[in-house]
Amino acid sequence: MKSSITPQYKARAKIIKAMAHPSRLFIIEELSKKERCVGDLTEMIGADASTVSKHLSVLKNAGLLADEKRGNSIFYSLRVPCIMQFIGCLEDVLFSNAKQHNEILKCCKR
Amino acid sequence: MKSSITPQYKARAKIIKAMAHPSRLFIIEELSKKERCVGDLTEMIGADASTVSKHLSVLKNAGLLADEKRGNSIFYSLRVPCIMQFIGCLEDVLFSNAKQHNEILKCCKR
DNA sequence: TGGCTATTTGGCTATATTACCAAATAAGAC
DNA sequence: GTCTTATTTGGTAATATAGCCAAATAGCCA
Repeated sequence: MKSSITPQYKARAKIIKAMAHPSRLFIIEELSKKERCVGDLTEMIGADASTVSKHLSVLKNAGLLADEKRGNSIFYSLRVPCIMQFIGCLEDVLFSNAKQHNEILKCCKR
Repeated sequence: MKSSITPQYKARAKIIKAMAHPSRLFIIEELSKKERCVGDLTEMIGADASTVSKHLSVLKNAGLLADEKRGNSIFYSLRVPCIMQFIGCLEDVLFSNAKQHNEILKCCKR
């Protein structure tokens, strides 16, 4: 790849990589509904708080989340709502994959 | 995370993970313009052909690409055009990150 | 101040990913 | 058939990621 255009793709990949984990996708979806503090998410996810904290920092580092300290807690929120449209596209992919898989199965069962 | 809902997030993460690499993003974008064979992409990317082949198989495995053998070559194409909308959203994120960064800089220079 | 609660950081191990090379495979061309 | 081209597979080393525990930090509350 021409090195002159690499940085752009690296920057995009960094954001996508930040999303590329089941727990982080869960967090994104949850935060698209309403803001949450680390404790909330930790309980929902059921992992160690330090693990969830690290997931949050990955997302924040990619520019996807905003955080705000209030009282004793830090509330995270989704900074980029357009991300959620993409989840819809993922579901299309999954559906289309399943359909294709079915067709193959049908064909093999003949 | 409730184990009952985990599979859905894992399935989504698999697709996103497949996209989460600079060369693979480049491939996706290139294939959104027109189908290409491995050799074309290898030349454009400038990596070993085996490396590019593996990238293609990751994307294909996730259900993002279709392939068709014609003559001596295998032509890959993008199976899921809605992916490209997402790239636009990524650019929004990057822009918004840059803006935020500028604001911080401005604030620090005061 | 001292004790809580919420969150982050550091250390560590296990696992996954990347990219290269060399070798295998597949299918045309002759 | 043999040669050639296109692509994939296997092996390997370097690097990155994930998750837990223990410890550090930050700020509220008596």
